[in-house]
Amino acid sequence: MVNNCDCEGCELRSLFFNNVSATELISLCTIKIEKTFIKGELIIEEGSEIEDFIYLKSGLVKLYRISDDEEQIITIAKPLDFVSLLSVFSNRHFKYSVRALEDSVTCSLKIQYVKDLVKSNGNFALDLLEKMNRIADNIIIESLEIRRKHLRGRIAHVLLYFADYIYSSHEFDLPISRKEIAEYIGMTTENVIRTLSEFRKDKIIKINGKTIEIINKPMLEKISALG
Amino acid sequence: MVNNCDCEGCELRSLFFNNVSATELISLCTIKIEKTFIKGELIIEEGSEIEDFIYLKSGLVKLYRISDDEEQIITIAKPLDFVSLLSVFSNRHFKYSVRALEDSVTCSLKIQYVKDLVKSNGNFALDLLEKMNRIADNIIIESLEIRRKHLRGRIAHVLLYFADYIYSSHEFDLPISRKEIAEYIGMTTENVIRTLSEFRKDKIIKINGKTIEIINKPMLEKISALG
DNA sequence: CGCGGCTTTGATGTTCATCAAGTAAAGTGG
DNA sequence: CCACTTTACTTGATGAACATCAAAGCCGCG
Repeated sequence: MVNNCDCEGCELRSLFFNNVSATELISLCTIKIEKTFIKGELIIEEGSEIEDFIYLKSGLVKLYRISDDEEQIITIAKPLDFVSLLSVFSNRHFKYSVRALEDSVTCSLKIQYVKDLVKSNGNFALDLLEKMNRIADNIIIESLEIRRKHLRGRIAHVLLYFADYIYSSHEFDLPISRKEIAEYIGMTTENVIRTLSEFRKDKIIKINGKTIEIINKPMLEKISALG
Repeated sequence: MVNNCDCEGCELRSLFFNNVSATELISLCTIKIEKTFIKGELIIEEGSEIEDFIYLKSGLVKLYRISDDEEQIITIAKPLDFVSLLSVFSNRHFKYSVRALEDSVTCSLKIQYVKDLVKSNGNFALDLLEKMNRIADNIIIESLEIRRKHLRGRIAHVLLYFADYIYSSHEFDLPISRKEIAEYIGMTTENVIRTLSEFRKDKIIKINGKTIEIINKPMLEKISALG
């Protein structure tokens, strides 16, 4: 836990605390708590009490819930896809868990502090509403997109999600296992592997362990679009 | 379009405008526009510009989007499951359509008016955040629940959704067609019908056209839970 | 009353899960 | 650091779940 007061220079400031005054920022800065998590560490546990408003400063995390002893991945989030976001204002307990997929840094504020800020600073409130709206929208749309596709389309979709949205590169290291991909798209691990192998044989991607290189992106986009 | 100023007596007032002062309520009341829609009518069209903050006063609606010429139903909403809720603060255009499943009445305010209210009234802002959070949560959880179940579990889930959440009765008229159930749970119309027929043969439900009576609810709950 | 959409059932084929079995990789304790 | 254990990955074979195609009856509505 670190609390060095560098919020003014924080790259997230203009994004998250857009409408916070200099005075508010100083107060906020002395209160905020930064935590680091190594890859694989649990950041939020399903069912635990919501005490803090947590956002991701750097790294990558997965949101998931347990159901019938199986993990169901809701979304993979990078900084500014607020982590503690879904139930935070409407529930007393988290409805899902959050785990670091890469070394990550979070910044947290007491939930009451953020609520007070919402009450006292209208522009901040509106900004927060917008952001929460957008995050929820994205999760819902993603979920609908995945649902309407078949196995091959879902795999293609996930690969493009990493390439375009997370890493902005046609070559990247998968931050999750084949099993986790399966948990994300709602299919079995074996079929995820089979499909990846098919894509490799069809010269759409190159695979080297966790490293993926997209060779034929137009084809991948076609498969994703057509399901 | 009606604008009779009865907001003070409106049953939604205490739920939605909990934290709105008497003065604000009067202003709000003269501005709000009430609209009635008959069963089947389009309330919001995907892609149209978001101008109003719309909430459902009475009736029942479906949220859906078009993808590949097919409708994909996001949720079935009753009053207070705010209709114009998902993208309303974060987008310029609606990402989905809303259609009345039963005769419905909506109440709308200019979106700018609500934004101003958020800015000027902190408690209202917090209240709205909570409500939006809850709606988004519910949609996401519902979607995850449906996704993890197989055909029979999904059908059981939908029947229980209507019985418990929408109508609070073990006997009700389905507000949607078999085809729409299929669009909601992501399966084909034929298999929806087949499964309903199976449930009938197994004496779990009685079917008479659109009328459904749940006879063996524990069994239906078991099927829903186990997938 | 006849047309189009909704409903229903059956037959068939595709997609996907399950089971099995083996290899590779990664973590663990002596 | 090596033997050991566990976990992840991979491929194949089989069967179950589901989509698709087809055909016919039904219902509401102009």
